[in-house]
Amino acid sequence: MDVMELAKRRGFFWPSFEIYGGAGGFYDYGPLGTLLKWNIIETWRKIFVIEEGFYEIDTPTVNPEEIFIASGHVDHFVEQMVRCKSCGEAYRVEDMLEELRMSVESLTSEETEEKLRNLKCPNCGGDFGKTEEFNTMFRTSIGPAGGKTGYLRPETAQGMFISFRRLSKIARGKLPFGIAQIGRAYRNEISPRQGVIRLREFNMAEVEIFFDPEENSTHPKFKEVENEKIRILPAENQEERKKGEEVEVTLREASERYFLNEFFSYYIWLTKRFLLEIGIPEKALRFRQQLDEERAHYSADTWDAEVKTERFGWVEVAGHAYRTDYDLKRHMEFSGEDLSVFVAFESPREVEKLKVYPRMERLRKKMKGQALGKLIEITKKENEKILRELNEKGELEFDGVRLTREDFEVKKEKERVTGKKVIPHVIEPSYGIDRPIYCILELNYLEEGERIYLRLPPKIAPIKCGVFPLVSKDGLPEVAKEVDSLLRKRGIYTYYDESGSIGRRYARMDEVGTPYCVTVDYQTLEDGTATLRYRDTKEQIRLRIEEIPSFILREMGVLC
RNA sequence: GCGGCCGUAGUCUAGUCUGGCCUAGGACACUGGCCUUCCAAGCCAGUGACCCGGGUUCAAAUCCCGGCGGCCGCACCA
Repeated sequence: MDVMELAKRRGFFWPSFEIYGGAGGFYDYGPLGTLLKWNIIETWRKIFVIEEGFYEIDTPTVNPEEIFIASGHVDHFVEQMVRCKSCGEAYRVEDMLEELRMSVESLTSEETEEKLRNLKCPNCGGDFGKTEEFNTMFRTSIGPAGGKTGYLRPETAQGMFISFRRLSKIARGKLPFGIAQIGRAYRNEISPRQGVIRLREFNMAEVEIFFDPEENSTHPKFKEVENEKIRILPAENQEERKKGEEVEVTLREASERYFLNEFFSYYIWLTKRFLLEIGIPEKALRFRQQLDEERAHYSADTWDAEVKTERFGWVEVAGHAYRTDYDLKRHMEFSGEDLSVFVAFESPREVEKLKVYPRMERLRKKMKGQALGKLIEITKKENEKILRELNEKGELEFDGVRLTREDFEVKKEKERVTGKKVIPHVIEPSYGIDRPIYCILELNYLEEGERIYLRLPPKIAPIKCGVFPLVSKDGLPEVAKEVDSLLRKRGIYTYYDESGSIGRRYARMDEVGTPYCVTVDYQTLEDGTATLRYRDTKEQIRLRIEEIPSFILREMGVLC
């Protein structure tokens, strides 16, 4: 028996499109898997949206092409492809060049084509044409034939950057603030394998925290957690990927020695909390710093949360990227919109500043009216730039006229500055949903002789409570059904079962991680009590029926 | 994408090499009934499979070709 088999058989998840032969990289969630997924998402929302107060949004999965040109995905998500001129067969350039022991990255496109001219099509011996770029994002078109090119998003993050201006207004211009998004993303993987670990369509939950790198390096809640410990594997300890010596440090130490700042540490801590709450055992968790060559194009530093699994080894379940101001800057550049935030100082500051003014009496002789008008305008707008140029070169050219320092007057002025414009930097904690689901199942899967059970935290278990009549006669089923509906009315997901022996019914519930079972027996008919059995210990206690719903909610930690 | 191995009910598997005795066998699970006073008990009955397509043959789960999918290694994994 293994957990994948259990997942399929009991309806957690299975490969999609089975009756048509399937397609790699797609999985269905079954009834139990769907419940489990929502419970995980709810746990996540409780931490990030409710406790931390990050604003949750929901943006489209299909995006126009410009967005991914600006974000860098169109350039960085490509593979080169080449077609044979006579038979039309397509090949990956990388595979072709491998025979020459060359890598594409080290060559320009002209050089690549030059090399390919010496090779022949393995299929028909024909010549190769020009290289084409093959992007592994899912491409689609928006609107009817000839419409706009679009892509399915490879991360939910872009939606949060695109709407930054609006979101910043809603956050009333304050920094730092965080945006959260839960949703699907798509990557047309070359060869997805490893079941639910590597999907072409997957679920993720991401947060973008926007902050002012000059002001917000400390986090108000950091003090509460600074002595908590985490296990980390910094880049300096990795002679190669996935291997190396882990160190146990406090968040304070990590913050001083390894991480960008307290801010970053705090979010690493939240990740640990989240993963422990959904049932990842602490001993199977570590934070690993990505090596330079692994990092995404937008990241200056990335630490992954990794979970050690039996089947797949260390699995990355969350990443924490320091995206700097890369995304906002790029979107500013490509959209022409100002995505900076005005940060007011606590009190206005007096600043002495050098300002440059055109000397009108001299300039009137040098240039015509219209050009002079333009110069005045530009001097107002780009005062600093002109001053710098004059200082560095001693002159500047404007509208074909050479202007020297003598044409300008430089004055020292006091200026009242009330704040500054900041392009926020971004820390991105990004979580997979599908991968943790697998990890939770595998790491909580226990076999004790004949008995198989999933030791899921009650809060995330799909079914909370089994409800059984001890035997299916003498009016017991009727009472048990009443108990069942009592629980459901309180929002507790139950499973009513009266078939087979009582032991078999407990076993069925154990197998899918149901933490509690309530059994109605003959004593129930006399005094209105029923037994409540715990999954992990198999112990039973007796409770009055009407107390059961609140009791279970308290046990789950939902009620206090 | 490359190379190796593989694909039989819900699950695990027998059968494949050596084509016919396969109307495809078993175990567990599941459904219905009987029984059953707390941990997969028992009895009876039942549902349910040769990945898809083509070929060879009198005859294909079995041999051949193609596709799809899976596992392992390489590559890829923003």
